[in-house]
Amino acid sequence: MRHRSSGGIFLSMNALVELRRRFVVALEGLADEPAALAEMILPSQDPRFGDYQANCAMPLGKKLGKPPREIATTLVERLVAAPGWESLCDPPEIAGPGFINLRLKDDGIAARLVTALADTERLGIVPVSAPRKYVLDYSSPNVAKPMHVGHIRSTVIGDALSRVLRFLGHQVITDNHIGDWGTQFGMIIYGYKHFVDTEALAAASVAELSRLYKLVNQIGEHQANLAEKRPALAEKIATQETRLAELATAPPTGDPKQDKQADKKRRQAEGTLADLRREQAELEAKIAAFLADARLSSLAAAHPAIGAAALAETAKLHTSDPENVGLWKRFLPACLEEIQQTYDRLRVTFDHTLGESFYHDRLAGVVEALQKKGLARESDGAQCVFLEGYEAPFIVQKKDGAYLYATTDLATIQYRMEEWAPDAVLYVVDHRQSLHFEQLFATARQIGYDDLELQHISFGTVLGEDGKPYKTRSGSAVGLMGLLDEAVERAGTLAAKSSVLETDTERAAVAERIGIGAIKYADLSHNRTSDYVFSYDKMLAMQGNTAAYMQYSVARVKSIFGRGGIDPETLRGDDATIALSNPAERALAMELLRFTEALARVAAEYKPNYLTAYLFDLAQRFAEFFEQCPVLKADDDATKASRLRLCDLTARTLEQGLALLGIRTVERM
RNA sequence: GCGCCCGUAGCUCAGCUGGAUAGAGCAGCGGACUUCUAAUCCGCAGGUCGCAGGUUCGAGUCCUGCCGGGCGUGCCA
Repeated sequence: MRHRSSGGIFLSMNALVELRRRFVVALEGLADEPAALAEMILPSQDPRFGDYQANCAMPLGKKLGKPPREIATTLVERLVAAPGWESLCDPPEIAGPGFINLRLKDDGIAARLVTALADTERLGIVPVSAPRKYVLDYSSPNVAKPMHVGHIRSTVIGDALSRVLRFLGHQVITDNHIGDWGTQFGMIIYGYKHFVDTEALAAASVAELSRLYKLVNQIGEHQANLAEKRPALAEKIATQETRLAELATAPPTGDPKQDKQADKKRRQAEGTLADLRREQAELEAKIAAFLADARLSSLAAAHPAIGAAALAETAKLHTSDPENVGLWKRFLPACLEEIQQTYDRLRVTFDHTLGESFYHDRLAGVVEALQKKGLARESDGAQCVFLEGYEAPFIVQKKDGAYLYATTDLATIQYRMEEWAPDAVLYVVDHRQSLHFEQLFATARQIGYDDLELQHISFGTVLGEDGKPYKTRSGSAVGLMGLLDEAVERAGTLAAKSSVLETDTERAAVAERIGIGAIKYADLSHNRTSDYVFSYDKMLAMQGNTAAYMQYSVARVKSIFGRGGIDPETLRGDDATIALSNPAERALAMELLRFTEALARVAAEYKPNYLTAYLFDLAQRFAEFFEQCPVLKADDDATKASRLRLCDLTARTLEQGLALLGIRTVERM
């Protein structure tokens, strides 16, 4: 698809693609795979080296046994001779060992931007020529259990990826694979049967169900602490003490290397022991706190082995016990409503919400099929798939006959293939489940899903300021709603300082967008695969790579139009021109052109932080432009109009970029 | 024990199939509001990219070993 520009010439926003296309032609006869070499055109790091640099002459010189600069010379001659080169790019310069430095013509940049200016839908960005069908599996909380920071990261990353892929022209099906069939329902059912407050249930079912879950869970945890965790910990400590004593009394061998190793082992053992003792102290404190609560301890005494009892309720649910199925059907809507509140707040939607329960009746079939294919076999009473390269088997059915999430995940792949036949399925799930997904994908390939791209889009842990997984002071998971509330509340104190916000209503609306935006942007701007430290102060800072700064940048650009009483639409006509005489104008224009490159990178690696980094760069280029180039007070009307067009494009690119991240902007702040 | 991931400025983090002089924000120092939003901007300083080898014209990036850390590792998800 092509877009029309003012001169009647068809120009895509993507100058890099155009350059690569020309390099492929120029490389004809010189290389076996011109496309791969043409991929080696990258943005230059330093403006002295032009806008882009082609690095293909060096490897090619090596392969052909010729000096790279000679190859580069040949390429440059061919490029320059090709029709239309002079309107695209300056004559390339050859530098260093054989770099080819490329500098786009200002007129060409301007023409592309004029195309973008007129395109109110897509900013001149061309949809991919070969759209793919993606299924995106993200968020996936356990209903009835409170969501935590990990779910937010999955939700926010998955949502951003789905928006970007869609914008690029792919078909995307989003599916929230919620946990709605597991142990937590057994707990709620048990809680309902023994502890329900019928009035509270009638008045606020969600709150009451949540209370029941927490209560049963708390008692169960306490009993497990006493019966299992406490003795297990004591045994571990004893083992470790013995080991440490052995290590400490072992005589030196005389070999420095061995002694060093032994010393290291001893220090590690000391560290492990200290950790275990700390854990023990925490456990004892928890047990003591529970016992200090008279009501809880009497409940625990009255309901021994509550965990097993809850599991029994779960099992009855799974075997279609009419009462429990009835309760499940009755409670599920309230649980869904609860998580929906969070999605509403985040403004995240899904095409489908097919939870574990949806696949319930397919699980037996999955195991049977695996057995028939000879992939699954019985081991220690369980049905296992043994995979090459993995010590642990992929267990698809427990010895008690129950199915696991491995089974459900296989059934889900099967269903999605039957129903949607996607090219790719992406699972946005934290990195701790990487082994599970490796095994799942390996099993799926053995079943025969060879052409399907299965990707675990893993992400790192959200840490507290102490460097440990983000928890409340008491050690429990941080409630998601509370997290959002706090961010919005803190954003509110920022908004209160504003000189341009007039009413409390407006301040509240801005605070909501800044607060929610801050949380999302923090999750998205960090490299997906790394852990990162959660900090309200950092995510709400007005300087640096934050949502608040980006939103402020948008508001600042837009204020120019407000101040000047100018409707940007009047500047977007076919006769529009953009002049790039000032270096700051040109730098901003080049950055605007690169939006499409940033999106392509996001889609290639499923990494939203490439987009946040781009938007931050763009905001920086704009700040430099804003500093150096008067807009409303430009020397002449033509310059003013040209600069207003750059402002318009900047605002729209920032807004579009943020929208693709699921972040809303404000008119002023 | 085995497997996966990580180690970049005082702190928090970027760094595009290996590219030229490794970047940003915070904190520190110094500047810029009678001038389009100063909730901002500009400048300075700050680095053995954990260590040691190797591959390469070229390594933060690839390989090997070591040091340090996180996570996972047969019936939770």
